[in-house]
Amino acid sequence: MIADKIYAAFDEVSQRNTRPRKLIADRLIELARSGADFTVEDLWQELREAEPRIGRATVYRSVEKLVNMGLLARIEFADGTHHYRVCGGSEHHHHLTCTQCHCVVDINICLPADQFATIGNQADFVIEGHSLTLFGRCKNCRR
Amino acid sequence: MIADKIYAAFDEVSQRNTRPRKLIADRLIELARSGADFTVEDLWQELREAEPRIGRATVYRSVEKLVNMGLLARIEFADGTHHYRVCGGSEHHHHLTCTQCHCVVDINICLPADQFATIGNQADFVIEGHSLTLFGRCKNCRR
DNA sequence: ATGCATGCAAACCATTTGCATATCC
DNA sequence: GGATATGCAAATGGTTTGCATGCAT
Repeated sequence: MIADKIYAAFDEVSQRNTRPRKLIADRLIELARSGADFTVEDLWQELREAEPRIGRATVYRSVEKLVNMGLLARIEFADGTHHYRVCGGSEHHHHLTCTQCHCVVDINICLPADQFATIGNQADFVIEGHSLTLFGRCKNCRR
Repeated sequence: MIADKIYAAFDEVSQRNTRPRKLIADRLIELARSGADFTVEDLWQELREAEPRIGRATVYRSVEKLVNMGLLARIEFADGTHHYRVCGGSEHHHHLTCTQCHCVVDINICLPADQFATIGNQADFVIEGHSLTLFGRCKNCRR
């Protein structure tokens, strides 16, 4: 369950179970359910409704941790901006984004693992990860 | 020849053949030869040696145009930063970047075109482009 | 002469940082 | 009590914008 993963992630990176972190975790669980993507600013604004004293920096610090742990995906748009989305619960996948409305669709294509290995050998790199994003125009934006 | 493509690109987006653009084009041709990647700030600093009055905004405006025309590739690093590289002369390819020293290697793997088409149909998107970057550690950084 | 492109500097915006304080264990 | 996480506000860094001027056509 994604909720457990989020709680576990916070447990793993820190020693304190603070109120801001609970709020953040709970909000992310909702966002995971809806599948919505968001900016840090979005998230901060929403959290302020529950706790007006929560700091922007706190939200940034938490998002950074969760991205590093693979629970949140940073989704790059064609125009250079980006959003986040809770993706830690699902198996490996990538994203298709609309260049106009910025909506996001999960897609499950990827290169076969042995191709990554081959490239790594050729270039003498140890491959640690990759990023694949498709850009296009969604149905609505094209009508 | 890449030089012609760069000149042609400027001709296409603008009506004036100005000194700053000549300087930018010439510097990019050198960078294309060496295969070096760069930031806008790098490029600006280099251009200032030849013409101290050249403005930062001018460089940004030109880089943006050339990226849109596909002559410059924006290369994303794992840490969220990015560089540019002259890539318009070569055939379709992607990049492998070192998470430590930020060096870049051109790679020629990609998904087959029909997979993009299939995804487009499934999601009801018109696919316009894609971005694929591999992250890893190069030989030097791993020694 | 016309108006596009430039240079300059200020504005912007997302993100990061320093530090005193609150808070969790 | 002691240290970690927070909130706040200021600093940052890359990028964009407004506008008067310069320069190519």
